[in-house]
Amino acid sequence: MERYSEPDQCIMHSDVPMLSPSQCRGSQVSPDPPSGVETGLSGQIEPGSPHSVEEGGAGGRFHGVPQPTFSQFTTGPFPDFPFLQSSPFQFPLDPLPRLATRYSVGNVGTGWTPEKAGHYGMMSAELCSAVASITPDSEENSEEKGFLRQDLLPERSPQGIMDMSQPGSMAVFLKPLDPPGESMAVHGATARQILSGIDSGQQMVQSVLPGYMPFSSEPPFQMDITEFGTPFRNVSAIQMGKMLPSTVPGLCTVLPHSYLAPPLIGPMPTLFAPPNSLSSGYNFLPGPYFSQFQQTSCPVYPDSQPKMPTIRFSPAYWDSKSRKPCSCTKSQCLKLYCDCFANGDICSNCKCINCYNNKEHEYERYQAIKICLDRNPEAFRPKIGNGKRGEVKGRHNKGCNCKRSGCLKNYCECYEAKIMCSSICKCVSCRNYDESPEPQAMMSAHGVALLDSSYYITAEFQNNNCPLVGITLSDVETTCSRLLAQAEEAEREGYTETQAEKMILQEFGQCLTQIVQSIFRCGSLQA
DNA sequence: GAGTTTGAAACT
DNA sequence: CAGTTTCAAACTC
Ligand SMILES: [Zn+2]
Ligand SMILES: [Zn+2]
Ligand SMILES: [Zn+2]
Ligand SMILES: [Zn+2]
Ligand SMILES: [Zn+2]
Ligand SMILES: [Zn+2]
Repeated sequence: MERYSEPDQCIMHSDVPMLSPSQCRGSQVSPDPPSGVETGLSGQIEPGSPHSVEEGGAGGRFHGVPQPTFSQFTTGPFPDFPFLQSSPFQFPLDPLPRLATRYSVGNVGTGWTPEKAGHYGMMSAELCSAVASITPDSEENSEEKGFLRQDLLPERSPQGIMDMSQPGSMAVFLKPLDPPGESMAVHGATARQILSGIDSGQQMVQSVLPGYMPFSSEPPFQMDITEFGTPFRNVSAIQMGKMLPSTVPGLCTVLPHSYLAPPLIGPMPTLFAPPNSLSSGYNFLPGPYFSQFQQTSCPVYPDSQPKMPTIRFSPAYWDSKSRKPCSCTKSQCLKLYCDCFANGDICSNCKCINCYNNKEHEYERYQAIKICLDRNPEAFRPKIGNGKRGEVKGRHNKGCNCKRSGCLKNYCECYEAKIMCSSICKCVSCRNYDESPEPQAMMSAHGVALLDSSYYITAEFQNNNCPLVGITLSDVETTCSRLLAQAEEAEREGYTETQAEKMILQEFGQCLTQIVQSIFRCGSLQA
């Protein structure tokens, strides 16, 4: 915080270092990376990069992320972008932030406060496209969703901080802030985009417009996000993205976003604008951002090219302590192994080595994001379902695959997110289930009673004619593999045959229950 | 803090 | 896809 005490120091112009032309030329990820740059990221980029912005001095000025640039349009240095048809900006407030909870527990004392998190996100046309493809929620009214259109905002903040030569060309999307309580509740959650969908209580979310509210004496506007689904956990973040006109015709630049900064307090980042040259073509918003955009539309920019705006964020936006630092040593913080990257954050105050997840490596970062998205379009979406787009609210979207932790340690993403394992988890010997005292509750995570206790059938099963249709080949395969895993574990541990049988039968019971529950779930959905 | 364990992510 | 390796965090001591 200290370092951001001076607002004036946070002014950021478009003086971001630009990448060399060679760096800007290739857009395709794999082929032809800029010299010296490893696009595939499979190797290591040479070390020695500044660890980042975060450390003090002027460098510390921005926590902001670097960002992306947007290109709207078909040309530009990054031809590989399949740009969407442009449309008016409609960036929604992300109702469901993707949370990254992984860190909370041990960090409570470290000053990391999820609720402070904030981030600015931007998205490129490509990202828009991807988002569009994965966000059915888009039909919702943008206003209801809290979409913000910069062009609907005053041309500049009361303080004149925003100097957008073309007001209409700028869009901002914000991320709601978690209520402090909620954020703090993250204890134990882990970080990687695990989004807890547990608490669905009403929450007020505060959103702040970049360069606007922060400076203003007005309080952030609040929006009830209950309808958005689950609040995320650790994120209180504000996500803002700005589209800035780029110097390249037809291209837009997105200003960085930065996450994890508490609104109104703390240091503030100086956002760095993407290098003009680069900015023009790509937008590498970190994944998470992705999840933010629930709309299919992408911003449209005027053909003109306004000068790079000078944007100043209030120090209040940033909090150097708001995020748990990573300690990556080999990934350059450009793979999903890095929680910062996975959460769409720029490393700041991290302990990583040879970090490329910073503004100095926009190009590499952008490439890395693209690679991740190519591999998995959902890579930056919350891992915990929010009840939309077919996801089950409060359930890990992919389920965990724990083998030895019993899903009772933070190694387990379900446990970390403070949710019970579900039928889609492929864990073995799972103990992450409701152990409430009532007999009925003495079920495994998958709804089956433990072997060493009486079998209790849940009410839902007792009262219904459990349909047996709906068992898929996948169910059978999963069951078989789980039983085999149990047998192997028993063998590995030197258990007696009786013990092994017990383990296997117990696992089988869980499998069956999961299947049945899954069927019920589907049934209820249909109903 | 060093060393081990763990399971997701990445790779083949 | 499945099997293996890599990775960084969680955990243990
Ligand atoms: Zn990292
Ligand atoms: Zn980091
Ligand atoms: Zn880093
Ligand atoms: Zn688990
Ligand atoms: Zn699980
Ligand atoms: Zn489990």
